[in-house]
Amino acid sequence: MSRAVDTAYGKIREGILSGAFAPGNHLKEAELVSFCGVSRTPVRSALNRLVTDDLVELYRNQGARVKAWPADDFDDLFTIRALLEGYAAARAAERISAEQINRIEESIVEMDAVLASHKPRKELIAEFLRLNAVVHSCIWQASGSARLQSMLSRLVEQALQARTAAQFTLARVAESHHHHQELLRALQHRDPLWAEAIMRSHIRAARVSLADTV
Amino acid sequence: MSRAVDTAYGKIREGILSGAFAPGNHLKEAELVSFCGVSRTPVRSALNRLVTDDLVELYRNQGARVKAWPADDFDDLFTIRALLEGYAAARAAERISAEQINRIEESIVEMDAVLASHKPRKELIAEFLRLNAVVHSCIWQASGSARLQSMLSRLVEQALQARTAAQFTLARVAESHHHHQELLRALQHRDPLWAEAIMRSHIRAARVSLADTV
DNA sequence: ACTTCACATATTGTATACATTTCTGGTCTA
DNA sequence: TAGACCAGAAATGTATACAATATGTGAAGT
Repeated sequence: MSRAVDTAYGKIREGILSGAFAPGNHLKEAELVSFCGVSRTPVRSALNRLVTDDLVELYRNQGARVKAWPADDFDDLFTIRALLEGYAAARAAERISAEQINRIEESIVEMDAVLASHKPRKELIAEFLRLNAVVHSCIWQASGSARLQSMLSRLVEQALQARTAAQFTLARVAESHHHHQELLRALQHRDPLWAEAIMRSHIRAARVSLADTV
Repeated sequence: MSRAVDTAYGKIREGILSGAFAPGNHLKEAELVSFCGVSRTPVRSALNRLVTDDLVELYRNQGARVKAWPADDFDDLFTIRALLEGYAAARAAERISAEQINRIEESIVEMDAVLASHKPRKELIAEFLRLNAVVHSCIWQASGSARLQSMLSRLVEQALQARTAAQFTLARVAESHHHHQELLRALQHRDPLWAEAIMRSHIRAARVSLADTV
């Protein structure tokens, strides 16, 4: 797409993920036009892209609404993520390159530094989550499956919408860090079953800790 | 959406699945306008919907192309389908209603009739595939997960694009029929593990028989 | 002969006007 | 008072004109 669509897409997406546009909200095109500063055409195009991301739903002649998943869907989301991320990790174990392993290793070292630092809790967690995203997308890439990559990035985005990440505790971060370290060892040993198992644990653990905060 | 978009979407989709628009083909908006008989606006909207279906890819300022998955992606597609359909079957085993079981049972009885009939091979297979789709979508529904339903219907559509179904052999159909019967028993016994296992076999078997015809 | 630049053409992106559908509220009737 | 019904308003769907971008062709220069 092009510039106007991108700004519209970015702004609306940001609004949804930040919670400014709550699930179920009616997204009126006229309002979005003034909100984004572009005309209706790119706004509509952006809405279509958000439908692809499963962040928005369209109703015939009734415009767009922020998608509101049912409550019990949260469980489902993480089960599917565990299945697919596990499979991605297994594939990655069989295909990952030395450079990709290095990138993960470096991210983990950076995480060590972040955790050892005495930054404010919120900032520390934000840094950690950024590095977490790097590690995961590295594994998706190493899996060599464009389909997995696109499916997983959609799922993760939906998880972000469901529960803003601010709920993380420090204990949860430490657990997650250990998972990453073990995952790295599994990848270094090119062990698909190990990689898959630890990745599944990683995702399931995330589900529980997020569900606790509901 | 509305009428114009629907006709555009339907015609273009049909063209892709039938092979008239081959993977990699550049879909020019002007051509699609005359092809569909509507203006550019609904055509563009339809293209966006086809992106959601993963049947089309958009390139910045260069329009749309029919999505061409890499060759080794075929395997990946069926592995993901096996994971997700297996999970759907397991969920279904825990939730399926008596009416839904009846619907599947009836479809299987219909399949019996179709297979026992002496219709021409092509027609027979087409009938069987229609009933096959009914059974599967019944299980998706019984899984009670809107997310699984939408993900799986996308994946199935991609499989249809990859290999037109005409390649099925009668032996393959018989095998598939046995899978359905066993699946029904697993569901009747509310056995999630059994349902998941037989469903995975069902999908993997489909992969092999389709891959053979390449 | 090959590269490079510039211009013409083709194609997509954006804005806007018009058409159609849906929603709102007010009135009338039972 | 409850319900149906009918404007008027508001929102979305569609068509089209204009702008921005990419592509292809050919001439000039090395």
